[in-house]
Amino acid sequence: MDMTRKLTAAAERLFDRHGYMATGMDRLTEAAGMSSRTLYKHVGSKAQLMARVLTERDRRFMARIEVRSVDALFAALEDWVRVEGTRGCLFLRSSAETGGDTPEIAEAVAAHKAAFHRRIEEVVAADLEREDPVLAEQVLVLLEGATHAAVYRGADAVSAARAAAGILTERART
Amino acid sequence: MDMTRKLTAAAERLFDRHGYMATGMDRLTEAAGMSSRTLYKHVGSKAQLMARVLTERDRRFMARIEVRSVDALFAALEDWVRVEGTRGCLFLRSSAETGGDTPEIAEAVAAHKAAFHRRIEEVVAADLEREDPVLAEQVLVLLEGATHAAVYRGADAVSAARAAAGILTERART
DNA sequence: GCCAATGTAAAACGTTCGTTTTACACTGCA
DNA sequence: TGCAGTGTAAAACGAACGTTTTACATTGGC
Repeated sequence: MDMTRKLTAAAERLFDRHGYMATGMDRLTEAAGMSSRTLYKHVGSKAQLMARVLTERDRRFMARIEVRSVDALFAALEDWVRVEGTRGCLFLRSSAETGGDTPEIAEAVAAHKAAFHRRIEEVVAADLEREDPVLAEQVLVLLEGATHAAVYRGADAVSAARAAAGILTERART
Repeated sequence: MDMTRKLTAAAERLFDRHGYMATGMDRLTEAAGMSSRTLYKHVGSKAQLMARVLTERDRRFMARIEVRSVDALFAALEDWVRVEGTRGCLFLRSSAETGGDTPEIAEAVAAHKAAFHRRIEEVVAADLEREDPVLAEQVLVLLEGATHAAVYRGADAVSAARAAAGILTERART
């Protein structure tokens, strides 16, 4: 049994549900079913554990948005919130919780957001068959907005964003 | 000199910059220039202090979006991020940090987001001279998205959202 | 059969947490 | 003159923090 994977999965769940700072190491060891000695041998520190969680989450999220149309981006987000729930963006949340002062976390967040932006530009380019950084920025804002509005508005926020993106994309096509 | 106001202002700055959990009471008392005894006499607890911070921030933010057009909403947000910086939504952040388990905070956040949604519906209705809950939801998503995308994309995110809202509003007008 | 690796359980590290308490100084109004 | 109100400074509270250490059990390959 891969201890690191079990630990990372348990940590992601706890960090996401209760926050990074509010989650103590004892809760993590208990949830992962391992001693604190083993935990520290595997991940080194709490911050490095969070960095692993974020890297793994980035991998999973980016795999879901390997698509070729703007509309499919929002369909993927609908799936994502259905599976993962609506607690906002864990990357921005952990960055804000630490004030950007924890290097491992800040770097994982920056890497994810850069890749996220790049991917959106690629999808927009594939959809329009030309680059359109302005539309890409708008799609990024709509995805980010759907993610955070869904916290209190529910899945309706994602559908609203999807419809808005459809209109903006259609308008950009001609 | 009003101690409560000074305390609330100092607390807002620290909570916003470093996070709620990461900010200790000693930092708060030092920044507010008062003893911990006085602090507790005034606000009761750390959670109640955060609730005061959020209520005061809601008052200030809602005053800024007392406008009559959708475009003015985004102009107001541009001003807001210029003055307050781009660290995301303090309401959603504090709610996420506490996992929604701190009643005073959860209530302040819920009240703010309900009022925010209501205000957007009013502004959309005033702009179109008719109610349009679908456009209102899209505007809400764009505002939320601009706020959070601005954390890593800067003020460009707000301009992109503003332009998108302009297109959607114009389309809804006819 | 043994050594190295990998695991657990649990105590201890010193620090910091939010909060309360003790002891005292200043103010303004009766 | 005195007292109630409001403030400070600083110690103390027990609990929890992230991390390390001590002591021991289990494995698999040479």
